[in-house]
Amino acid sequence: MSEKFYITTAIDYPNGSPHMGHALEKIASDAYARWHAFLGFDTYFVTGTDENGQKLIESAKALGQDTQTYVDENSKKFRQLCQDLNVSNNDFIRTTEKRHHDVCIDLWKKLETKGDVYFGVYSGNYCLACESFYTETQAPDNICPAHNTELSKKEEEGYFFKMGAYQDWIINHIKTHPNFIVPSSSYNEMLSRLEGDKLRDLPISRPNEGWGITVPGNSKFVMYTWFDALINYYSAIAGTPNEKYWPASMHVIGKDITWFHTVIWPIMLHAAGIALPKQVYVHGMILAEDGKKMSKSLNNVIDPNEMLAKYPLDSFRYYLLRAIPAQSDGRFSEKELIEKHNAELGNSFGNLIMRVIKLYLKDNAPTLGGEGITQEVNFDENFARMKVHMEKCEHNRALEALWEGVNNMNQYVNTKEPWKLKDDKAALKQVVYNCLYSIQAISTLLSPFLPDTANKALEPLGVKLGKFEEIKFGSVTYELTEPTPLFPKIDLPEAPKQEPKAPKNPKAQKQKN
RNA sequence: CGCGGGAUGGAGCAGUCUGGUAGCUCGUCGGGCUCAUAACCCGAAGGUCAUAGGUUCAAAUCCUAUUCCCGCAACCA
Repeated sequence: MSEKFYITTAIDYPNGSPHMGHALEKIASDAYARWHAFLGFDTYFVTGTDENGQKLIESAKALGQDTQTYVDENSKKFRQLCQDLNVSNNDFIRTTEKRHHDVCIDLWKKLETKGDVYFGVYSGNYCLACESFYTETQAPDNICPAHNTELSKKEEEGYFFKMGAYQDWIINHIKTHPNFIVPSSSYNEMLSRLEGDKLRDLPISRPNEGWGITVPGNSKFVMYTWFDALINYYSAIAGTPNEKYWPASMHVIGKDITWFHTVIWPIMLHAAGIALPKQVYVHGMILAEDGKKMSKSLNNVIDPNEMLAKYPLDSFRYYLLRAIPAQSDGRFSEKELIEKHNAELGNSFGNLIMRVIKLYLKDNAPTLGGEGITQEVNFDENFARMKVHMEKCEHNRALEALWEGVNNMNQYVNTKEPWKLKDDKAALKQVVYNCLYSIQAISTLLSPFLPDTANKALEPLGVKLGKFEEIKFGSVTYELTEPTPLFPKIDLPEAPKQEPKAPKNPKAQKQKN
């Protein structure tokens, strides 16, 4: 019985098309899922869409669509994205599914019976034009930031979750589980917020507008979508044989929803007597190339589908995994994507395969066994370092550690100068066999990150992908075939290097300022 | 004084917790090699580590203040 590993992404709000952040989250989660499967864990991986938000009603209406149709179409786009990204999820949950509804209602009833869900009155400052409440920090002068009008007191009935009662408990839980929130910047932020402010009870219902999960026993209300959305991680497996995977080993989320996952969600589970997830990994945001947040209003959004149409999938995956820091925000640069493709994937790794195999095939038979060969290279240390980095959720560093191995091999080839060994077959075999072994080892270690590439890289060696531990140096016989470039060079787009030339009309220039 | 992150050679980043010759990738320049996707290897130039004070034998690293940038601020998913 192998150890279980249950991993989830945040479920996406299908209020539009997927953006780059969704792609990053799926790919990073996929890397962790595949990595754990690679290590021998019994792995289960779930993603999906969060479909009960009130906003979806309006968005659908704006398009003249029925809400269900609108949600169906957008949800499909996210499911498609997973396929396009070669994401290995076992399930795709939609929160409009019955299995989800049932679990939510059970959980609600349980908490209500316990007294942790109660009916009450919310009172706050309300803007009539916005039809929404503002907190004091959002509108310190009691003026609506959107309409610049004075807010009025308003009271609204609804259901609350008695979160305030669990403040000490959650602080203690976080403190006693230092790996519960990764990275440490998120950990510190949540802890300081919890210790600095009094935790208030959470409103968890909205007026029923015919969309969402109806509150049991009171059809005037639906559950506030956050309350039901979080439950997806559990509802995806609850009551099925897959429930054995609970509790989740790792929730992968973006930093904008850290509070919900590290405070609200654990308290909900704890209150309901359900085991808590072991870890929440918070990845950073993908910023536009100028360092600003990608947003429609700034018109600096890059569509992942557009990138997939232009570049090979594994180059895209590699770029997001390797060049975007795992623990903080990163900028998306198409130029850098191309550079990584050309330099690290093509020149370092792809070319290593080409130079070694072509050299040997020139005037040798394609079969090369390991008898009498001495091992001169090994990747145990790279593997060990990758493990450490992956445990710390630093997948970018894991790849860095692997690429050190790639670079060492190119160095090894230069040092050994096998092209000078034409007349010394034994010496030539010695070098080439070590190189082939390295390609097999590196490809194997790469497989959780770039599964397609790993398989393709092994083709010209005549071997199949297996477990790293199973590759015994010298035991493998390689059947070489002519390799084709794995990563054909991509030309950088015409650098629009518009040198800031001296203005033709200095006067006009001056007037601008 | 709402919370958090950031400011390091041309670009992007590591190093800061646990002070002690400032490191990596790309780019630039020089050399080597010629097996290979004009790919690979070696070497060099280039930084007053945002600013100003302080602690110390010694500060990118600790303390204080300041400036600038970014994100969040919990019924906005």
